[in-house]
Amino acid sequence: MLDIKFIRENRDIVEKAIRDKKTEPIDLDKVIQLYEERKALRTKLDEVNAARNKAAKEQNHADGKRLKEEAGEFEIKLPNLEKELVTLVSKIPNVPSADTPVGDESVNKIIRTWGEPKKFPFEPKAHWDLGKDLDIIDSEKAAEVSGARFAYLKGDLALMQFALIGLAFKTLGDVETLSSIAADAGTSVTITPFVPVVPPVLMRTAVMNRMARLHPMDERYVFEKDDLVLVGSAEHTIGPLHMDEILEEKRLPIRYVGYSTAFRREAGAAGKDTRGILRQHQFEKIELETFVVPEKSMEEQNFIVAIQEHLMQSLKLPYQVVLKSTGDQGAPNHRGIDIETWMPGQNTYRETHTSDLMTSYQSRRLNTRVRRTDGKVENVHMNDATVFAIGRTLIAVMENNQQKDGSIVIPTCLQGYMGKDVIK
RNA sequence: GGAGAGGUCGCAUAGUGGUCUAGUGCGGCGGUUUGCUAAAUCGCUAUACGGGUAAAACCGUAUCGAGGGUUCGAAUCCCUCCCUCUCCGCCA
Repeated sequence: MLDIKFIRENRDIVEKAIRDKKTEPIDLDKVIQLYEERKALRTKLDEVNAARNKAAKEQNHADGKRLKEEAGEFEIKLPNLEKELVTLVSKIPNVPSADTPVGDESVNKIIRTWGEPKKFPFEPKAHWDLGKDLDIIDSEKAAEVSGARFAYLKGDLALMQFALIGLAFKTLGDVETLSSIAADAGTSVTITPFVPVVPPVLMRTAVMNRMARLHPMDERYVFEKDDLVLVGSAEHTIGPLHMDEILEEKRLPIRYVGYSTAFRREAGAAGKDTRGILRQHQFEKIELETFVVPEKSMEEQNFIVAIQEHLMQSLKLPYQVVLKSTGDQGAPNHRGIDIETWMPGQNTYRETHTSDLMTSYQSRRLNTRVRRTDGKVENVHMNDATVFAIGRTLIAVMENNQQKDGSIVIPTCLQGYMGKDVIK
């Protein structure tokens, strides 16, 4: 959530953010009014408590008893007020960066493209046909066993999943590679290897809420009996890895690369992408999450996008980098960048990566802070991004590398992991 | 799932109703001493909100896992929940 003081001092900016992001309208007067009420109540309670502490010290039973009752009233009102305020403020989206285009998806800005959509001397097939013909994707049996939007990955496609995981973890753990990526991208970030993480996929509902990722609830698989939610991304459990902590500045940047299954109900996507494995209830994803000082966070995001591009270039997949518009980026975003990869079977670019700069929007409620070298304490900035959405990357490899006979050439950088160079 | 022991300042630990303004050690920061390092020694050492200030200092309140209760007064007593550890059971 945003800082309430920031909201008070920058009403017009916040109002514009709400408008531009087209989120639920919020009555900012009410927010400020609640804030003032809380402040006044708090001040009164402090005064009563001061008197009460004095009475206790003097063992003045009569005054103590009276003041205790007085304090009791405030102690009921205050938490309610606090709760109401946080609920309201949590609905206010992050403020978009200056370079974020204002509008819906249609004004998303293509920053650059890499590679050329390949011309095939034959009609390229969609991955669902390739997958079925090669017996490496089985959606039919999955539908019987689990339902729509599930699939079995089999044989060499299952192997390729682990090859992608291997490539990602190797690259993000290699300081030399990271240094050259950062230098090529013109960033001067401090290079540290990403710490590999296999996070939990079930988490407490309350923590998901603090990550600003619980809503819309319809998108989440919820286990009410246990008060747990299934993650929709490794981000959800890696992001809170430092909640309620104050990190020393010299520990930053902290960088993680995590692998997990992601679960999504796809409640609002009925009828969309129903064929193949583009949009599944369950998919594997490698995600990265970094914690940096505020003034470095945008450069960090540029570094992250450079890493994403490096990996896609290793796979020789044509892609475009897109700066997401206010309407297309999520509420917690300050700046959102997507990579869309060319999918010949669908004759279009499809989203395979996203990179979200959250500034302090998540860290404020997670209570993840940094103690600067001068002793000041402030919320860290967080970046979160896809390394590989494995299903979608597999689609891109399958469709881009297909040959006339229906076989698929394995990208050079994955051959070592798979022990072969073609799927047939 | 059963039985037991616990959760205190960055870490370790003391603290069984007012003397806790939470002690001590380690770590960290600063000073003195010092050719350098080490050692010694002195001081400081959290967060939030409010007041105060040019900025500090400083003052008030809250925080001893979380929330409630008893009491004039709770780290300490009671209740609920969460978590950790040990043993048993079950289990990949």
